[in-house]
Amino acid sequence: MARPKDADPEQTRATILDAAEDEFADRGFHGTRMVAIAKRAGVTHGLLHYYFDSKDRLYEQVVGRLFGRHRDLFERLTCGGNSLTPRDLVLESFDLFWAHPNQVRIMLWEMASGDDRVERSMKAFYDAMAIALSTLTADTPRTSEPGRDPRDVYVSILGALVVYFFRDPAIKQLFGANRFSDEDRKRRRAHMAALLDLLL
Amino acid sequence: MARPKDADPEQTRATILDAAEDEFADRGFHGTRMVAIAKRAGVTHGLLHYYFDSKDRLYEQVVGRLFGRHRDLFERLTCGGNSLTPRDLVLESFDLFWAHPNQVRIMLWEMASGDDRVERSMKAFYDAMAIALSTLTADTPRTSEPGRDPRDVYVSILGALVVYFFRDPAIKQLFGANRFSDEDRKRRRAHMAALLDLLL
DNA sequence: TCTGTTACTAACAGGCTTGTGAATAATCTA
DNA sequence: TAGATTATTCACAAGCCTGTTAGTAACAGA
Repeated sequence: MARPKDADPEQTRATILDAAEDEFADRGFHGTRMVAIAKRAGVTHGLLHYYFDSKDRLYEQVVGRLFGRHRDLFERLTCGGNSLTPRDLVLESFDLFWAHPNQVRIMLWEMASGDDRVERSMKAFYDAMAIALSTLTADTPRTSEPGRDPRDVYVSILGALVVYFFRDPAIKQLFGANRFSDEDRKRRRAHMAALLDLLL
Repeated sequence: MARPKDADPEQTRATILDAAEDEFADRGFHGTRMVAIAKRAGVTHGLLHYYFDSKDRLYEQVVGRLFGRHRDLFERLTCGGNSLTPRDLVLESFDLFWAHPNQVRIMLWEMASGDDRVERSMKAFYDAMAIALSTLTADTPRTSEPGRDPRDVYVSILGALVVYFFRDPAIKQLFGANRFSDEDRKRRRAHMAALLDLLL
């Protein structure tokens, strides 16, 4: 049938975006099939092209939506001339990742591929990291101690920040069934804060 | 032409495995094409099937070879009843990753996908991590302090350990052209050691 | 009520990718 | 030296995936 009574293009569009986000996060760009997205969204795959033209465009939209949230967060944090401290960056990002785990997972696929398909979308995130890094370099007195290069500190924190969200079986097993529970969130967040205290 | 004078099946097999390893590390399982591997190895793609049957089998072989090296390392470290300390695990793994960066990159693809296609191959690595974790849990007195759950410590170290090898543009930019130089290796290794001192 | 537009499906075309099979040349063995 | 074996290529089959196109039902405006 075509055009059911309650047809709402914006709703359909969002449903497709959601389905695409899940599929891309699960299987990466090359691993996802347009028909799989369509099936998840409950439509035929022709409709994906009707709304989003091509697979590449759809992916861009998905990534853009995810990283747009991050960009908004950074703008909020730095509005009124506030400087973005590394601590803010990390803990706020943690909260955002928790709310939108697909973002980390798509980041992970991108970090694995290393090509700059979505470089423009992730630019805001990278820029924010660069700002935080410069703060880090300026504020950290232990810069010249061995093993204390701020770049290394920064990369390690980044690793600790994102790795928790990976779907790796070993990590999954480690935290068991109540992973991603609220209690879990509190514990991991406290750990990240403690890590920042140690390293910054 | 068929069968050139210097034909050496073991050599050809290794060449194909090397090419496949590079391609899979670059583009992940779904992103790599058999013909691309063949081209890289300087053979036709029919030959890949002659040696390795299917794409899946070839991938298994690649992963098996990489993680086999890791398993050998662990066996060496624990031979003669030595216990595998977390410190050993991390620093030795660092050296191994440095020698075989494709391993981390393929691990990354696997961690992204989260499915257990290669679970059997990675089992040795996971088991070693589990052993190290139990040591960590037993030896670390600060277990009950907030933010000091040994599982979190362990996951953060894992993140810091692998993230450096990612091909992410931001990280690439951070360390510039002399990344993966010997000087770079020393600095990062020292950082990992310092991180272990702080966290363990 | 008629006509045009919009959201949507079904079917298909074309290209790409994996895998197969026949052919071939170099080497090994009898 | 003849026949078997092995390593390799070439060409092709079959299926899969993306993207296109024609058609259709509901609704909107005149």
